[in-house]
Amino acid sequence: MTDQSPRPRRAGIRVQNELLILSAAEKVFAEAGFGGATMQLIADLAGLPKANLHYYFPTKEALYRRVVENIFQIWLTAAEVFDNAPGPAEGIGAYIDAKMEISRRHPAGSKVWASEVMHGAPVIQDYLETTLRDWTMGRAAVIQAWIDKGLMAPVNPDHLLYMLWATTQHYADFGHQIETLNGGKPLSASQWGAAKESVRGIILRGIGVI
Amino acid sequence: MTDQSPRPRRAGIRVQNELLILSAAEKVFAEAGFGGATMQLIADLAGLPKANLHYYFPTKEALYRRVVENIFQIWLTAAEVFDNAPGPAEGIGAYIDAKMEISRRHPAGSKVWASEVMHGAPVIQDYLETTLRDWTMGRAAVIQAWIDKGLMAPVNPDHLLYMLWATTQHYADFGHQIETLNGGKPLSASQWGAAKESVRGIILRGIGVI
DNA sequence: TCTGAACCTGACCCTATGGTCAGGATTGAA
DNA sequence: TTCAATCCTGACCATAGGGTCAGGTTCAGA
Repeated sequence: MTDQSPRPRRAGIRVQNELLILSAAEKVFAEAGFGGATMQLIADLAGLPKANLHYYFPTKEALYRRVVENIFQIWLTAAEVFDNAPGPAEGIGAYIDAKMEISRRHPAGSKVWASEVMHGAPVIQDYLETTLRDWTMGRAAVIQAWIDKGLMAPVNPDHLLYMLWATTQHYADFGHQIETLNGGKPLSASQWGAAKESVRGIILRGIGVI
Repeated sequence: MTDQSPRPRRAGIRVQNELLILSAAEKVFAEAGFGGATMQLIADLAGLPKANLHYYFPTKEALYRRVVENIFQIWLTAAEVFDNAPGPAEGIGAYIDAKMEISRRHPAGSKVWASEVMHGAPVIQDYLETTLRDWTMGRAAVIQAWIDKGLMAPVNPDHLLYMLWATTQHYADFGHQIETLNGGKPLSASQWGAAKESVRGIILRGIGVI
């Protein structure tokens, strides 16, 4: 990425406002989808005039792209716990914990990602084909190695990864449904604990490591 | 529901066109989301003039609501396999199979549902609070009974249900991502078999019934 | 053959919304 | 103080898209 951004004059204003806008945009995109989101809504939430958004982000699509890219980075970072794990119990267990924590702390981001993928990944298709593909193949190989060493049951590594994503992200993407079924109240701290415990328990038992 | 619809003159035209429109609408809503979908797009896909859609469905929201209601019905029907099962292996196994089959045959419907819930269920909140809530509590009780009889491991019934939904619906909602990771090709028949097998295997082993 | 309820649709209306722009305000550096 | 790069924004534009409607067509039944 070549540095075409203007040299900052006033200390950090650009960075600060971009973060403010990105944060507001993430919420609005999550709640309304790309099509349902409006620049006005994002501007109001950020407490800035609409024209100011267009000063920092030329188009709605450019803003959206930045939001999605940010989310992707967060996930890649969280996925690092997978590496250097001595075995599946630690590696997969830690990955579940990390992804559940993201669902809890960053639900809007998860929803934006889900929405993007559901609609055919119009803006991050290239990431799916490169970064995500490489990551997935790498971890599938790690899982296969664990299986070959007899450390876990011989399950299909790809489908196991899909299950990990599905179960953990569900708590963000379908958080509203879960909340409604929970009597209209968000999951409490202990309920989040139970959720994490349930997912970890069923999957780790399901792959024969506990 | 009172019968305020006009008495049919030409045989079945109303029913036929409503189905045509609903089918097209489901696809477009799934691909673009509610906000991104346009009546013109739906009309084109259905091969009808836009004004004709408004003859059958007064507003975009009314059309959308019918689409979502249809999907909900399909799911409730599929969920019946849960009942009358002698134990968790049969009941949950059959439920997984049924939901995987829906994800395979009816991916657009699943995406519309996911999108609806992700955005806070603006049109089917009442169903979540009544029908879905009742259904969930009923099945959770069934699961708890199985646990009490020692037929399966003592897992949290609610979170088990969430896992069932998450893992099966993932193959519809994130079908595009899975397809991309699969080299850009849709899952083959045997890959769908492996998916079903993986989900069923890990979960049933995870709850201690195999 | 006639009638009217049902069905159909091109043309139109109007609001919402993404995006532009001219001109103003601010501030670090010289 | 000056100045220029940067930041800011009210007012505006153009188009898209949901929805309307007047007038037309079709057909079951009398």
